[in-house]
Amino acid sequence: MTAPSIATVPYVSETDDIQPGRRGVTRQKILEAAYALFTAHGVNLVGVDTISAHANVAKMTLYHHFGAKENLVLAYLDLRAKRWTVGWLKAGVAARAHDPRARLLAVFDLLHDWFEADGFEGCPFLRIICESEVGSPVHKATAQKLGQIENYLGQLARAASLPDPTAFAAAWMMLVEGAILSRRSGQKNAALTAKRAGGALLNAWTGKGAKAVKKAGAKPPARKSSTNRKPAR
Amino acid sequence: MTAPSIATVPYVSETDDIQPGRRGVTRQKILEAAYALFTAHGVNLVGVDTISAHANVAKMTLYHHFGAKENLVLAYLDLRAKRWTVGWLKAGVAARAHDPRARLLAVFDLLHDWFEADGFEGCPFLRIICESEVGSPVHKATAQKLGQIENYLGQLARAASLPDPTAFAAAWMMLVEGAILSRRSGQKNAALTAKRAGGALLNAWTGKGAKAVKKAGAKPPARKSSTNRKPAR
DNA sequence: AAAAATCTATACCGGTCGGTATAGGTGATG
DNA sequence: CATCACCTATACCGACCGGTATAGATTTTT
Repeated sequence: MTAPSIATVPYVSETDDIQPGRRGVTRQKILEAAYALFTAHGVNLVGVDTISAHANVAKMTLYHHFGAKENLVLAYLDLRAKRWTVGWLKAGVAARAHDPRARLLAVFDLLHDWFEADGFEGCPFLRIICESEVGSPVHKATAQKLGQIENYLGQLARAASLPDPTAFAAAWMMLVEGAILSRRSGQKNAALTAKRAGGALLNAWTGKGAKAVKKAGAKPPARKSSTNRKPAR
Repeated sequence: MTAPSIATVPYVSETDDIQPGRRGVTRQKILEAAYALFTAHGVNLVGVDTISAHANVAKMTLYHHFGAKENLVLAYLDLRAKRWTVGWLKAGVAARAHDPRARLLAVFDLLHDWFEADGFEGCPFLRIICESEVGSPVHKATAQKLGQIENYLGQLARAASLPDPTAFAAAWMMLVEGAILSRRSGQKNAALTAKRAGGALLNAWTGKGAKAVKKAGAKPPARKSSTNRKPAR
């Protein structure tokens, strides 16, 4: 069974719990338009008028259903997590490999396919994390979706019997995020580089040097006069 | 000699080439205000009126100097690279360690200090990469600044006699970017995690497994019916 | 058929955006 | 003192933003 590309994950699928009846259908039309526009252009650059127009729905109807743009964004984040994280990433990894270690590496194979898409749009989660205000509801919700992904990586690490799977998952997550950003800034083979580094990291994490590496690196020379760390705005 | 915190890198220093005379001073006042505001709140959320107000300068003066907001953003990117990449990152690494491998790891020590700042603002480069349109002048310029950082990491990797220093630098860059993003989404010890992973990666890259690892991972099962990869907007 | 829920259409609100026009004021230089 | 480069102040432009008011049309349900 072949896992679908994120671009073709069915936009109305069994993972979406649409309310029956006219109201549910209308709500879904709005959410669907928001999904496409937010994914393509980001949350901040897309206005409610644009969304209602693309949904063939009156602006008032949008506000009857969601009350405010922020709520629509939050609903979008849920939907994106259902489709991308669960319907694409998790499903794709499960379809491509069985061994836990191979599954960890398969993440980068999926990323590679994603990166090759002509209209690669970047990751909305990362985009929102960057451009939304820290502490805002949208920022918190997005951080939670990223945490969900990291938890999943932790499950894989635990299944692979890796020591300190939580820390490993955090590091793996950084490779994933870094790969997506590098791709966004032009590196089309970012996923291959990340996979190569991931393979090395995976070996090292288990290997004999695992403990010796825990506190590797240059001890920073004790800085005598600690410079002010408060950002001078 | 202690490397300064990014928060306290002098905002008017010998690295800034300010034109003498009234005109040069005014231009610098504007650029300085833009630097603080863009760094704190991002490029898109800060308007030209806000900048001219904070610079104690008429709006028309701003346009006499920069012509358009975009040019001001481009000037900001140059200044940020001078202060952050050169004045803080490179200088800080050089001050903290001499051995090339130790210098690579020292990057994460610097990041850790940065992350601990109360008003940690995130990385403007990454923010702009996420929120600016791909292919736009601002996006291109930002990608170039990130490339400058990656080149520097490549120099360190070359000095450390690492095989394939370019690929190593790309991977190291991903760890750095991922750490910054993780910090932005709440992980305050992201730099420590990244350093730990970096140490493991550094060992593995040199070690005997280096070649065996080059093509690690699960071969993706040849997908029979290649699903359409065009994102369905 | 009647009532209730839902959607449509349009016009409007205050606010912000990047950018410009204009005319007068201020500073340094000859 | 006069000139000229530079800066200031204010008002304005069209466009867009998120959100609301209102009244009528369309469905669905009873």
